[in-house]
Amino acid sequence: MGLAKTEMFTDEQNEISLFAKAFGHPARVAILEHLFKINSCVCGDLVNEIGLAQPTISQHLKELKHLGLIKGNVEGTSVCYCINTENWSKMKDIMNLFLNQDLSKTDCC
Amino acid sequence: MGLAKTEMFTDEQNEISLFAKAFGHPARVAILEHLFKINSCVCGDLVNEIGLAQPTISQHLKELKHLGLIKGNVEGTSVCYCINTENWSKMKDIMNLFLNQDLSKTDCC
DNA sequence: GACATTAATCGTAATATTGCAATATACTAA
DNA sequence: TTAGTATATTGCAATATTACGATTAATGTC
Repeated sequence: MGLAKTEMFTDEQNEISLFAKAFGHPARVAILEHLFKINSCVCGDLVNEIGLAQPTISQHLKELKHLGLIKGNVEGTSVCYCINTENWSKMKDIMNLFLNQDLSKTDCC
Repeated sequence: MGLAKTEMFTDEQNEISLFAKAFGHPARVAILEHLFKINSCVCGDLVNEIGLAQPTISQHLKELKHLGLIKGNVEGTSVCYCINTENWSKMKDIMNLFLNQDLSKTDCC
């Protein structure tokens, strides 16, 4: 079907999967790593850096912005994108709770 | 197109996105959380626990097993699934490097 | 205003994902 | 060997994602 039945899962499970989905494409991972690396950034840089077409990069940026992981400020004809540090920290906390679950009780087989 | 151009990204970026994609569906998040919670597990439990049809659960388990995040041992007619702790730790290290990037230099706008 | 530059949006094609009914397989028990 | 139980696989329909050419919108420059 291609349609996740979100209503049968907890808010926490849905939130984790939404964040994870954002990282589920190497282009978005590359975009975020680039933003971390060079502080300030315009989309043109990313098109050169990543190698995908401009509309494709723009679409990925839109998804990341929609999730709140990045901010975009218009500066003249270009747009300055950067990490939304506050939301990134919140996301990190949520993901870490999931990733850091207690391993000592599992691994039975 | 729906086809990620993996060849233009680093191995690290592709690896992160593969792990993230595994967590990109709430059913798989729920399955993993359940496996963490109850140590040992058979698929039948999961069908009851999650609420999706048996073939759907089986398919999600197959993906998680293929990625190495869970192990499945046959025990009679049922299969005992559990977290693969060694691989989970490796995954966690990779994801943490990505999530814990330095925030102090960004947030410019 | 006319033009250049930059990024967003639209439209569409190709591929991927999700979900499940039906079926197959593997094992156990009687 | 037959019946029952548990899980995997197959096949397919519905939806989502990815990518990009063409176009549009917004701004700055002359």
